[in-house]
Amino acid sequence: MSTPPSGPDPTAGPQSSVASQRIAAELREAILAGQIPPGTRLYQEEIAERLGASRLPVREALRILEAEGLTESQANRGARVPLRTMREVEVLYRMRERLEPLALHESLADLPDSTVDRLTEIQEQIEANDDVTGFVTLDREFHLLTYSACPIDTLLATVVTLWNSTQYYRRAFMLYRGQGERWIINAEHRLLLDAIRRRDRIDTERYLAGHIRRTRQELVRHPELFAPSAP
Amino acid sequence: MSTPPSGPDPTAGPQSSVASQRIAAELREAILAGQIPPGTRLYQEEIAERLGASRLPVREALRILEAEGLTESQANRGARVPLRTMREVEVLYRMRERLEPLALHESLADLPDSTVDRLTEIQEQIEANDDVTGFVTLDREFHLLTYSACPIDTLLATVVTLWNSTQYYRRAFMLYRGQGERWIINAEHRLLLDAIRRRDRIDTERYLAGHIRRTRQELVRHPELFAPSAP
DNA sequence: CTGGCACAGAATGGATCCATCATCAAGAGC
DNA sequence: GCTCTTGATGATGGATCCATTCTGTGCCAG
Repeated sequence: MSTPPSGPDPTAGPQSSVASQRIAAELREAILAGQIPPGTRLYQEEIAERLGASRLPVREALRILEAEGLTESQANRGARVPLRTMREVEVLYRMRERLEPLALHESLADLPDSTVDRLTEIQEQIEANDDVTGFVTLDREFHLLTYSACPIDTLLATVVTLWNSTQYYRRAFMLYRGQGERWIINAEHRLLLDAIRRRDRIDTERYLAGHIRRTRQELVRHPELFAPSAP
Repeated sequence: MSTPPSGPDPTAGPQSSVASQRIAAELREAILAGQIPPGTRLYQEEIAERLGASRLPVREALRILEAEGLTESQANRGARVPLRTMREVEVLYRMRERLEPLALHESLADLPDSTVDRLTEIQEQIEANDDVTGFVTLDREFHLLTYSACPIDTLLATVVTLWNSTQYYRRAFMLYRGQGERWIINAEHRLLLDAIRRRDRIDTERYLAGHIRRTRQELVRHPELFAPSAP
C-alpha cells in the first residue's frame, strides 16, 4: 500500500522517474480536480498516447489508482471512474468519521510545530479565498496535513482513499449549495486548529468527528448530486 | 477496488479465467495460510515459473495483493510480504475496532436467515476443533460471513484488507499462547451470534467491538511475536 | 586492516506484437 | 414487427525481448 518510498503522497507532483507512477499521478490529479467525472470510461490506448508512454505502464497505473479508490475495472471490460450512490457516499463518510479521528490521534504527538504554523497559513488562505475549486483543494491540503505525521502507513493510505472517493461529491455540493456553509467550516477549522496546537487528543477527536458528521448530514440533503440507488 | 464482478472475495478459490487474478488468488491463499511469512522476498520470475505464466500477470497480481495489504513493493526493489511492528499491528486492530462494527451494522439488515444458520454451524465447528490452523481459518470465515451482506464494496474491501494485514500475527499468537483463550472466544462468538439472530444493532456493535478490543490487548502483551519498532 | 570504488550479475520496468474477449450492428427466422 | 444469432470491430490481457537500475563482491588505495 505504498508507491513512493514513504506511502502514497497525494500531493506529490507528477514528476517521478517511474513511468507508471508518473502516469498515476497525472490521472490522480485530473480525477481529483473533477476534470474526469465519475462514470467516464478510461481507455488505455488514449491515455498512453496522451501521456507519451506505452499501454503497459498505463495498466499498472490504473491498478494503482484502483487501490486508491479513484478508478474501478472489470476483466476485459476496461476501467472507469466509479459512479457512487448517495448511500455509498454516506457510508464512506461514516468510515471517515471513525478513522480520521484515529489518524489525527496517532499523528498528533509527532506533528512538528512548523506544520502547525503551516496549517494556520492554509486556514488563512481558505478564509481569504472565495473560489470553490480553490477551497476544495486547500481544505484537502489542510486536513491531510494534520494526518501527515501518522506513523502507520496503512491508516494514512486508507484515509487518503476515503478522501479520494468522496472528494468529487464534496466539490459538487460546495459548487451547488456550499457557499453559505463557509463560515461554519471556518469556525470548525479554527476550533480544530486550536485543539491541535494545545495537543489535546480528546478535543481534536471530538471537533474532527463533529466536522465530518455535519458535512455528511449536509451532503445527504441533496440526493440530486448522486447516481440513483438502484442501478 | 474490485477484481471479480462483486468485490474481492477472499474465500474464492484459485480458479479464475484471468491469469493475474488466478495468480493473485494462489498467492493470497499461501500468504494467509502463513506459508509465506512476513519479510519474504517475492521474485516475479520464480512465481511465474511455479504457477505457469509469464512475469507480466505476476506483476499485476502483486499490485492487486498490494492493494489488499498482503504485499508491498518499491520501485526497482521488488516485492515482499510486509513485516509489521507491534505498534503497527496495534493500530490496525484499533482500525478494526472502529470499522468492523460499522460493517456489521450495514450488513445486518440484509443478512439472510440461511447465513445466520451457517454461522451457527461454523461456530459449532470452531468449538469442536482443537487445531490452531483450523481455528484461524474458521474464525476468519465466521467474521467475514457476518459482513457478507454489507452493500458498500469499499467498506467490505477495507475490512478484508485489515484482516489480511493482521492474520499472520493472530495465528502466531494463537499458536504461541492462545489455547487458553478459546473458551473466551467461544463465549464472545455465542453472544455475538445471539445478537445477530435478534438483529440487535446496538448489541452486535458492542459485542464485536469488545471482542476485537480484547484480542488487541492480548496481542500487545507479546511483543516477541513482532518485528522490532526501530528498523 | 578498513573504507571506498568499480564492475559483474541479476532482477525489475518498459515497448512491441499477438491472442482473446466484449460490444454492437445487421440479417435471418419466427 | 420482434427476437435471436452471427459476424465484424475494437479494446483488453498475455508473451517475449530489450533497457535500466539495484546489489553484492572483489580489488585497490589509504
